[in-house]
Amino acid sequence: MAAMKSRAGPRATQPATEEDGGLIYMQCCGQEDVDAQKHCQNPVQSSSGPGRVWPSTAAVPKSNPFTFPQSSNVDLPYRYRSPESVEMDEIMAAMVLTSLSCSPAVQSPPQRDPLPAAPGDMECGGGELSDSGSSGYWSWDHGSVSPAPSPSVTETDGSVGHSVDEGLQMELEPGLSDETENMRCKSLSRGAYRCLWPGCGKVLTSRVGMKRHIRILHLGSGSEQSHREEDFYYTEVSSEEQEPTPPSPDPSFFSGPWSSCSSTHSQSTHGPQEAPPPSSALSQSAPSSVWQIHTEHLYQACTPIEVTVLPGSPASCDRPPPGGLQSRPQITTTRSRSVSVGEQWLQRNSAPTRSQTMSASPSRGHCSFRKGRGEAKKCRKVYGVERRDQWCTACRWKKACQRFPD
DNA sequence: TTTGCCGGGTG
DNA sequence: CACCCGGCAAA
Ligand SMILES: [Zn+2]
Repeated sequence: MAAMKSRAGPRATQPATEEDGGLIYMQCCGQEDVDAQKHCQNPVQSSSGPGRVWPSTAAVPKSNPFTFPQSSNVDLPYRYRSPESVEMDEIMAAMVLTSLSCSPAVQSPPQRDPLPAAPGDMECGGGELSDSGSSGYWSWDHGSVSPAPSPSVTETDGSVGHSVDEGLQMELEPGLSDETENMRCKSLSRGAYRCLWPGCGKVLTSRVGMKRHIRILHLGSGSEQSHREEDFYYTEVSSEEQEPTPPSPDPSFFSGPWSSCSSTHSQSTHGPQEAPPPSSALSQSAPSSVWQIHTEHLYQACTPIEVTVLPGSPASCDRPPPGGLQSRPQITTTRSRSVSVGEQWLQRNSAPTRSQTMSASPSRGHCSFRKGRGEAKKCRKVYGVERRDQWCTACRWKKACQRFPD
């Protein structure tokens, strides 16, 4: 009875602004421990509580870290069936990948702001393959498995002197040109090349690939003296139609794109995709409830957050080197996508190195300083007064936020 | 005004 | 203890 009260309590008190949050959103978000944990009781009413989950995630068919389609031109056939949708995916993937990898890139000591304001460096190039290598926690990592994006095309014909053209041959070159590589980041998928040869409508992602295709198949491999010829037999198609900002009332930046990003994409089997998720009406919820409940407990049970400094790094905060939580990403990928901020604080929080080595306990250090006001957005702001059930426990109790500490 | 949360209350 | 809220200060 007590348990029921606790759960139902807040919920009932709620103004119930939710249109009709009575449905069970959590579908397949986390079929493992998540389910078990949150499922403790109230099987039906788990929706309103922490059980709520971002729909985007729910739609994901837990395939796997989805390998980049731009791998090579092997995916030509399937790509041709529905260039629109597939391309969308790629775009999304590219964007996401870029944004993710670009920021927390290498290992700069004080990097904290995931915004590569300055374009033109090694963000794209470096990130392209280090997206997962360096920052393993960012879930989907395929880089470790398939490092070579499109070897066949680019290299196979390496002997040919196609250096004149556009210089776009840097398919896997780690960034050398300025704008070129920058462009590549986006056109990596968006820019497709279609063969104009009568009867052939092949679409390739890479220019060189297209050239090669034309040269080999149409112009004839034998006489490879027509470098410029190929240019006339293919055209550059670019289908961009995805709006920059998805109509999502949620404060979280992603979630909109995410859903579609992973929804389609049938790389495992083949063509007939699984039809897009019908969850388009209302799309907002908690991205992942795992961490949430984790936190909640954290506040209650893990209160004794003493020093526990590591004997090596007294520094304020340093990220856990890629190695501790290495095996995790693979699994996490299943329902990978989490939040934006949520994930951040999570990983930050997960590290035990979060202490004030200085004033550990001089004598009584309890001076009642008003502690100004943290600048970090707290649960309240992030989730809003409505959806209060997603706040961390502390916030709900009007205590110092535990999820987004200062 | 909103937001964060301390201090105090209740069961 | 968990849970909630009045009310204050900062933004
Ligand atoms: Zn909070």
